[in-house]
Amino acid sequence: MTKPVSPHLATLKTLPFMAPGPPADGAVVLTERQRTELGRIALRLRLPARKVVYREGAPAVSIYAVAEGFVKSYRELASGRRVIGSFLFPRDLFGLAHKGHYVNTAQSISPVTLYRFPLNELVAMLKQDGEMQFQFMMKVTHELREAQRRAILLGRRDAPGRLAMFVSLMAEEPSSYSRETRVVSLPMTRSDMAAFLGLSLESVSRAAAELRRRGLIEFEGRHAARITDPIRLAKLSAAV
Amino acid sequence: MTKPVSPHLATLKTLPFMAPGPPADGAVVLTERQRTELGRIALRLRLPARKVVYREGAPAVSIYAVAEGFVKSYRELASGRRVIGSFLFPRDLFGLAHKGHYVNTAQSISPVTLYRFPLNELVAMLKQDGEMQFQFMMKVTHELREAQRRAILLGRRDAPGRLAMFVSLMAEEPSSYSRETRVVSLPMTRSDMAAFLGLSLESVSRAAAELRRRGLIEFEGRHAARITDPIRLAKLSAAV
DNA sequence: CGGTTGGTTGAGCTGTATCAAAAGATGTGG
DNA sequence: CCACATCTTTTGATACAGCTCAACCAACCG
Repeated sequence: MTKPVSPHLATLKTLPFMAPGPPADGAVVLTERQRTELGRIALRLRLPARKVVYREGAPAVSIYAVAEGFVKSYRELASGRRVIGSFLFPRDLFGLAHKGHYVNTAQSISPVTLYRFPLNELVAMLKQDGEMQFQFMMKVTHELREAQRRAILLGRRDAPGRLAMFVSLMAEEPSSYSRETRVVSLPMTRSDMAAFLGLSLESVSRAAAELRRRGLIEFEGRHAARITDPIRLAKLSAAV
Repeated sequence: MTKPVSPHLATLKTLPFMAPGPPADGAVVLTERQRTELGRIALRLRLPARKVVYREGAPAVSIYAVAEGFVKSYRELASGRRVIGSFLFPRDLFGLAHKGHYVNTAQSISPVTLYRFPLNELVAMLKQDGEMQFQFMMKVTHELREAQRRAILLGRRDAPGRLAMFVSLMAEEPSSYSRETRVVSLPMTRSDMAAFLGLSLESVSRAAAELRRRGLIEFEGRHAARITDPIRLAKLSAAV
């Protein structure tokens, strides 16, 4: 290393670390050796729901990967408003930092199992293994595309449309969607959805009622929704 | 290379390629040798204003860097609405792709000078030079942070506040802001601003009038604004 | 079971989109 | 260099969607 490590590493998506499954869209493909290498510096940890993993502004010394469960990454604004930047699912990486400090606060939504990587060791490893680093780079660009999609979502003005896009987004998460039953699990609260969608809690609630009334989705409890009309839901999602 | 190149490279910010200036926030630091290497595969090209560099969906074979001028990166939605993902300034990189196709359309706002890098050669180079790739990674994470800020901007409900944030954002671009005169150059049209801010063209116009009325900024022609009250502008920008 | 957290529903208000028209800038060719 | 045609921007009037405030309901947890 020629200069001090700049800890800028990103929230990354869908890294099948420790889980060599079918390579999903933009999935990382690591060799056995690389997996082993990563395993050497990783620490496994379990957390109950609602635990803060790290807080915005804290010194960024680790990158995390979700093994099981769900995490949210958010920022508190001066006004007290919360903005959720992303929801993290199994195989996602998180720990975006700037100038050595975490940019967001990360908190578990459900009980979670995480892997923790010391930032400096991970960076050193990536610099030496260009192929592996490239896989990580793919993940960051994936994140970037996701962020752009979110911007498009936020450009919509109608609450039902935003919610429809959100449900469609969640349905893309393999760990949250069953193609057979068409049930999407929505582990976060309505309030979290509002903070992600840039809507008020009430608007989310009303939008949900509206989608149900139109026959697009049917809620099954608070944390699951069955897509009753996939075609029209997709149409509404795409009708930006 | 062990497998076919996945052309996922990203729109990157503030890479001082071919322009070794004072390293700005998150700026890339390349050695002389790395600069030379990059120069070997780069092609310089000049374009007049309003020229499409590449179109959404076209095969992604190149990454571009802005040397001079301004570029916008946008998507056309089914409804005909345009969403501008980002404005590109000198030293920015662009060319985000997915599965071998560009995600956005890139178009020059002014006459521009660009550098074009063949994607496969660049990727090969990055994989061999872990340090250089890491610098690129920093850029992607920078982009990601920018995207998150934009999401916060879009979360705001008031048009004047959004515009204030936008002007502040533009004022962070060294190539668009003069600290002495406090003049921000806004090379894009009002319509472009609207497409970036998720507002209607008319709302942008009204918001601009409102900021002028409040004494925060004074417009000098269509493509420049003087910040008359930096403190209050910053306060409004931050008052999310 | 009581308390806490999370969610739904209703009434009124504010602000932005939309439609419409006019005014201002820009560029072209005579 | 001017006159015209086009594009961009501003300004105005109206409608509607989502925010806010407020009350009520449901679920979950010790």
